[in-house]
Amino acid sequence: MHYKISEFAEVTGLSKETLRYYDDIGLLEPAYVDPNSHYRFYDDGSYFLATLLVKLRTFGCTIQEMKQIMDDQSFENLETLLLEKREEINKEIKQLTDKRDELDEFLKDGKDEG
Amino acid sequence: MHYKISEFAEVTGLSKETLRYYDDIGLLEPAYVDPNSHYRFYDDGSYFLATLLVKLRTFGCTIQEMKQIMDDQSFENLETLLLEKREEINKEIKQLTDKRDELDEFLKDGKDEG
DNA sequence: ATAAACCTTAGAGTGCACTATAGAGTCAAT
DNA sequence: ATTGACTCTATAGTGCACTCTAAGGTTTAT
Repeated sequence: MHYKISEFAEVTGLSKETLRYYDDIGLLEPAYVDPNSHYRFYDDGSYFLATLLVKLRTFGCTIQEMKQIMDDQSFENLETLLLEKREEINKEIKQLTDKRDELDEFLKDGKDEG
Repeated sequence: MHYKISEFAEVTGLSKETLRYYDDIGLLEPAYVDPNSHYRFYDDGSYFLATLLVKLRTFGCTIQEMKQIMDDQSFENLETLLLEKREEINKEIKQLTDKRDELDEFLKDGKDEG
């Protein structure tokens, strides 16, 4: 299957603008670019990579991190990066629970005074 | 006690630039502004408000929300807003734990295949 | 052949909350 | 009076990841 940009945007959930942007920065290049029209065409390999990117994005990976993953085609660093992301998520959860505790403390103090 | 901007920045932990910015947007105005030099001066009332803003900021309040708090001098909406923020924090925690679960799922699938 | 619906590029704009810069005025101490 | 350390304003820049716009070229259906 090969897709024009709008079709590919629809199936991947990435916007056309994002797809052009990902091409510009070398994160996800189309499978084929027509040399005359410069139209971008995507295929099933692109689809696999795009869905991976969508996943990584939800896991909180930055563009730079995703580039590192994509630049090594063996995906050797993928698990390492994901374990790091897992740690980051744990830290964020701890920060939020701490913040909630502090907020509760603040609310309690307000009640004591009022 | 009345403070010039640098002194006030030091005691509150807000930068001078942030204090000017908060003045510009009407979030925290100095207690007094010299009409000739336009120097800003802050006092103990400013200090109380500034420390409140610092707290609210750590709780994830936006500038707009802080403005709403500051615009009603009775602080009637403070508790309501903080309870809303508490709910937001809870939602964020849930989103993060969900994300972590999804990440674990993804890691497990990778292991199954590899 | 023509019109609608697509696609292209370069560059500017978005949101948030600042942060930095330049050029100029002011204050405190000597 | 001069120096140095402060302050002021207006405006531009930051970071991140897009998102939008304008002006134009291409493809598809009729």
